[in-house]
Amino acid sequence: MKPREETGLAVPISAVERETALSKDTLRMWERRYGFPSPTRDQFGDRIYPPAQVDKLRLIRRLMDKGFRPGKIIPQPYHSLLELLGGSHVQDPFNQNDFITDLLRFISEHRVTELRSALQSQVQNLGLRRFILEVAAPMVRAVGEAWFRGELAIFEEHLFTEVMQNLLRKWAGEARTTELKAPRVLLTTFPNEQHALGLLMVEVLMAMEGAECISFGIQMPIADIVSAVAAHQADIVALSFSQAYPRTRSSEGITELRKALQQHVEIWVGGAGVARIKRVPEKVMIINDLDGIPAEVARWRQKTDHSRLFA
Amino acid sequence: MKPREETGLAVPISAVERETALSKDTLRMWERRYGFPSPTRDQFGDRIYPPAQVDKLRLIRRLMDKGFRPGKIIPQPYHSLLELLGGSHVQDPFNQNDFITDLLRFISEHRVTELRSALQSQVQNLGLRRFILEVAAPMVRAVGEAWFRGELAIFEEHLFTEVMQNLLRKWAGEARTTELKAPRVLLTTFPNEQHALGLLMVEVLMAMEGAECISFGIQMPIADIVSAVAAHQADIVALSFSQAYPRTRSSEGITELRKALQQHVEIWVGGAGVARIKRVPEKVMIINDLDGIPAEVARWRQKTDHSRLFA
DNA sequence: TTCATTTTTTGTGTAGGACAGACTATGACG
DNA sequence: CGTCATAGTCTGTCCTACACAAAAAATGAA
Repeated sequence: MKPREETGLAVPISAVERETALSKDTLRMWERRYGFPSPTRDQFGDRIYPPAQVDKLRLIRRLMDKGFRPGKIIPQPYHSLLELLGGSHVQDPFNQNDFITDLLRFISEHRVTELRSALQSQVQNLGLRRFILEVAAPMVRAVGEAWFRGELAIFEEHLFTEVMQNLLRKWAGEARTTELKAPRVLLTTFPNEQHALGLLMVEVLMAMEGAECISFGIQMPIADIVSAVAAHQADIVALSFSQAYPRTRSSEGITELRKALQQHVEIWVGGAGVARIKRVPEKVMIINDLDGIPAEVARWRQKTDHSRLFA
Repeated sequence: MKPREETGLAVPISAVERETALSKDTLRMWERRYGFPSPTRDQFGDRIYPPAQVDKLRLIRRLMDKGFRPGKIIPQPYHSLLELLGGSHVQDPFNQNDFITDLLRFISEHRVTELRSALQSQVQNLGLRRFILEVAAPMVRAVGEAWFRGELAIFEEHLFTEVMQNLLRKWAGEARTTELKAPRVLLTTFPNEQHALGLLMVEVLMAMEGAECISFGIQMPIADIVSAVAAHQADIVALSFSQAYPRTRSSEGITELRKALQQHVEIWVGGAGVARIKRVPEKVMIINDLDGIPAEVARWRQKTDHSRLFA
C-alpha cells in the first residue's frame, strides 16, 4: 500500500494509469522497450512521472485510439505528435456548419444556459429526428474531435454530455408514449464503455419508430445481457461502441454474446468503435449510420411478418 | 497478449479482475497468502478461475465494501459468508414500507412500464422533494441492499437506475427554471465512481432551493474539477461517494482537492462512501442526510450575506 | 490485385520479493 | 471506566525480469 507521496508535481504510476488508461504493466514495458516514459524515482524507489511525460502519454493514448501504433509514435517528440493530431483533423464544411460552431463556442466559453436553450429550441425547430441526425450526432462527433485536438478540456466535454443527456432523456420519455410496440429492443454497452450519448440517440430514434426500447444504460457484463434478454423476451440487442473501445474486446465480446443468445435474437451494433471493424461476426447487424435505423426496424418487421406467414 | 481461451467455463485473470474489481496483483497475493482463490491452469500455464470461485470472490468483494477485512472472510466457506451477508441486513419497518416493497417487486418481475408509471405518479402525489426523500433515496438504498444480498441481478439494478435517472433528469429540468440563483454549485464524482443517482438527487434538491446547479456527471479527474471551478466561478463543489468507493481514495482525493481550491470555495461531500469516514479533512462539509441540504444552502447564504456586510 | 504465409510488434501473463501505511491490540495513565 | 500513545499485524501495491500468444505488418505466390 504505497499511496501518493507529495513529491512536488510528479505523480506515481497508479495516477498515471488512472489518467491515461494505460495499465501499469504497459507503462513499465514501454519504459523498457522504448525508453519512454522515463520516470524518476521517489525516496522508496517507486516511479514518479513528471507532468510533461504524462501529457505525452495522454497524447499517445489518443493517437492510439485513432489507430496509430505505439512503436511508431512513442519515439517521436511531443510536437511531432501534435502535428499528427492536427493532420488527422478533416475539416468538413458540410457537417461543420455555423450552427454547430456556435454551439461549440458556447461550450468553450462555459455559457451553459445559452447552450441549453439553443439546443432546446433546435429540437422545437427541427423536430426530434432531424435534431438528432443533424445536430446531436454531429455535435457529439465535433466535441470528441475538439477534445482530441486539445481544444476542449475534459470538464467541458463532460458538461456538454450532461446537458445533451438531460435533453435526450427528457425527449426519450415523450417518444416512448407511442402505442406501437413492434420489436422489443434491449439497449446497453459492454463494460468499460462509458459513452452514453450514442446509446441514447439510438434509443430515441428507435422509440420514434414505435419500437419498445428498454435501455439498461452503460456497462453491462455479457452474462447479464443474456439474462436480461431472457427476462424481457427481447427481440433485438443494440450495442453502442465509441471510438476508444478496443477492437479486440468488441469483436471478442460480440462473438461471445452471439453464441450465448438464441439465434432468433438479433444483435445490432453501432458507433465509431465498430465502424471500421475487420471481421464481422456472423449473424450480427452493423449499423453504420444513425439514419439507417428506421429502415432496419422496417426490415425486422417485414422479416417477422414474413416468417409468421409460414409459421 | 493473452486473451481469453475458450476453456469451458473457467475464466482468465483479466475477466476476474473486471468482474470483481480486484486487481490482478491482489488476486495473486491472496492465492499466495490465503490459498484462495486456487485457480487451475490452462494449456499455457495461465490461471483460469472456476465460476464458483469467481462467485465467492464477488461475495468477498461485497463484504469488504461493508467493512469486513480479507483475512477474516477469505478462509470461510461460501455458505458462512452468505450468512454474514444476511446478518448484516437490518430490516427497517419504518423505511421499508409497503410502497417500496411493491416497487421492488416491479423491478424483480421486470414490469418496467408499471415501475415507471408508479414512480411518475408518486412524484405527482408527493411533490418532488418528498418523492426524493421518501421514495427515491430509500429505493436506491433498498435496491443496493437487494443486489448485495443477491436478490436482484445486476441488469435489474441497471434498469432501475436507468428508469430513475430518466425521471430525475426530466424533473431536474423543471426545477431549474426557478429564477433564483444563489450559490453556484458544481456537482460531480471522482474517477471510478459510477453512481449517478446520488448526485442527481442532490442536484434536484439544490435546484429546488434556488441554487444554480451545474452538474458535470460522474468521473471527473481532480485536476479538471479545479479547472471547472475556475471556469464557472463556482461557490461550492458537491461530491457524491457510494458505499463501494475506497475510503483511502476518497479522503486522499478530498484533501488534494481542498489544497488545490481557493479557500472560499466550499467542498460538500455526501453519500454512503463518506458517511463513516474517520478523519475528516479540514474545511470540508460532510452532508450525512439528503434532507439536511436546504439548511446547508440557507447557512451558506447567511454566511455570505454576513461576510458581504463587512466586505 | 488477392490470398496465404512468415516476421515483427505488442500487451498480458508468470514468479517471488519488499515494504509503507492502515488497522488492531496492548498497556499506561487520568 | 475511558482515552490516548505505542507496538504489532495485516494488506495491497509496487518492484524486477522474463515468456509467449495473438494482432498487425510485411512478404511472397498465384
